Amino acid sequence: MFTSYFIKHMTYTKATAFSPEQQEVARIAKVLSHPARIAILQHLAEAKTCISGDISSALPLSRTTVSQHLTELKNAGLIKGEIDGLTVCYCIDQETYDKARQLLEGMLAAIKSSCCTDTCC
Amino acid sequence: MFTSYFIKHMTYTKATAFSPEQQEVARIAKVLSHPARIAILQHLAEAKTCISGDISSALPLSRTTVSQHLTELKNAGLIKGEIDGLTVCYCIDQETYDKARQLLEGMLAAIKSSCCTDTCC
DNA sequence: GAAGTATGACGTAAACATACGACATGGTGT
DNA sequence: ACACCATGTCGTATGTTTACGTCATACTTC
Repeated sequence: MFTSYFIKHMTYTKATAFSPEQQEVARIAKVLSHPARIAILQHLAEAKTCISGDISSALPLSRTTVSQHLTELKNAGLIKGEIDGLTVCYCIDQETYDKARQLLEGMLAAIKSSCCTDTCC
Repeated sequence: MFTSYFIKHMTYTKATAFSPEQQEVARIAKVLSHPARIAILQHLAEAKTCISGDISSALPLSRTTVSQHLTELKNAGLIKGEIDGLTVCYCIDQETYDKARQLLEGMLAAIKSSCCTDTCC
């Protein structure tokens, strides 16, 4: 790609320079990095029945914005939605969710301060 | 605030409309939402001694950009840095880190698909 | 004090994220 | 066919993040 020679600031492109695991963890964290998406996940978990699109009525956001967040959650595989006539049933995709959770928690568990015995910090 | 009456699109402001816990979880996830910050945390965890600012040499990023990520991690309280003469010692702030980890994992554990028995999904 | 080195702060450009109104789509019911 | 309803898509305005070069600061060493 000769074009890359002319790119001055490779904004946002450096993410690909890290390990696949680091990218994957960051990707999962990004999905969880907005309170609305946390709220949606919690709402779906609490709901006893499949929830249609009136999730927006339970949130301080417009239907359009909620739909956008739902799309992101769906793209990440954390939830799945199937059309049921007039409404769409959104549910947590437990399989993908558990995998994502496992990957994230595994990374978090591996982070442990190994320095700072007494000389510094 | 009368000014709010004139704000057409309240971009990015709706985050405050969610619960403090949802905001906090999202804030933690946001810090972890970039592979560079994951890499920095892992690097600090693996390092046996306190690491100075040459973290950038271990990463595919410029020193300036790494410094920016370090600042974000520091603002979040996940790491701490103390000046030691010419260099700065960056370490994981185990106490804050553990709290953040606990909050995040607690939220993740509470998410469980409760619908979709057989009728849908 | 001057030179050298390591660091953070400032400024800037490009890409992305957020939020919403308006429109298009597609099934329901009359 | 027609109106109705719930949903997704598109366009747009605004704010935030990412990435880097350049400068200012501060400590060390000669």
